[in-house]
Amino acid sequence: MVGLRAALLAWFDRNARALAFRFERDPDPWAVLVSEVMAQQTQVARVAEKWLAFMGRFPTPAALASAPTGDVIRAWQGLGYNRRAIDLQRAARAIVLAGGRVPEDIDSLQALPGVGPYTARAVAAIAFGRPVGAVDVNVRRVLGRLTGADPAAAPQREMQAAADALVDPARAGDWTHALMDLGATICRPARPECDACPVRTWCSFAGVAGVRPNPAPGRRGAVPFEATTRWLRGRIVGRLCGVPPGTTVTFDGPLGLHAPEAVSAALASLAADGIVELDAVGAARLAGEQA
DNA sequence: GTCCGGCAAG
DNA sequence: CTTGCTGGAC
Repeated sequence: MVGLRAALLAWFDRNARALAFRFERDPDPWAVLVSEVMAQQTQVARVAEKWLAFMGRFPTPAALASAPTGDVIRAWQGLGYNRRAIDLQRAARAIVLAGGRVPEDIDSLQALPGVGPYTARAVAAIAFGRPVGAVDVNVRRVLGRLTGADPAAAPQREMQAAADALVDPARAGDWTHALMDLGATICRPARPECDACPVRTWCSFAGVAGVRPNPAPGRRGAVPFEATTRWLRGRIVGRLCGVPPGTTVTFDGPLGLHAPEAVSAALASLAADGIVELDAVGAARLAGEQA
């Protein structure tokens, strides 16, 4: 165990990806929380740029908590999943009500809107040095190959226990980054570079098994993206972001492939998510912006 | 076409 | 347990 930790951390010290939201030491917990929420289902390279601008605009929980929601949605453009922006602002407001500091323990972190098992542990480890393992798809794959378990079948509890057991308590934050960097650059889903892997001598997968092809993709391309609700929602929000703050836009008639009823339904769901507000006649504007 | 440093709600 | 949510890079 000790050998594996030392080997991976030594590799990390030389090969860490240079990402804007990483800190040498003394990380700002708020900055870490923002970066981890942005990274949910979003590739880290794209997060980095958006994160810089977002932190400049909302450097503290208080700054985000008091901002018009429309400003937050605009700052989120390009990241997708706008509900995360709404949840992050709600989390900021909860943090402010609780004294203004990002909580350190997993339970309190996970009680924040938009913060689940992964994000709570990532923040606890990276921002506060807690010896807990953050298990995302990446880490799940790496641990699965290391131990010989099937990542798709292993219960979350077992993966979590394995991840917790492996963490180097002296460098919990670096350990978290190291595992994810390994998964992103060496232990990739397809064609892993086992020859270059710093922990191959401990791995049950390296050099032995061929890479299993991913499970059948199913019929994914059957529906064109323009026909999905996601496309429609994105189109509506994009339109509202492009208009001066507080301006209302009326969406009558079809939009792309979508009938007027579908557009209304999308507006209603966006309103339910707190992303847009609808006035009495059904005109829409970004949430939290006055006319 | 695939894959993202997930989460909440049903 | 399953589903919806986004957008870009490769």
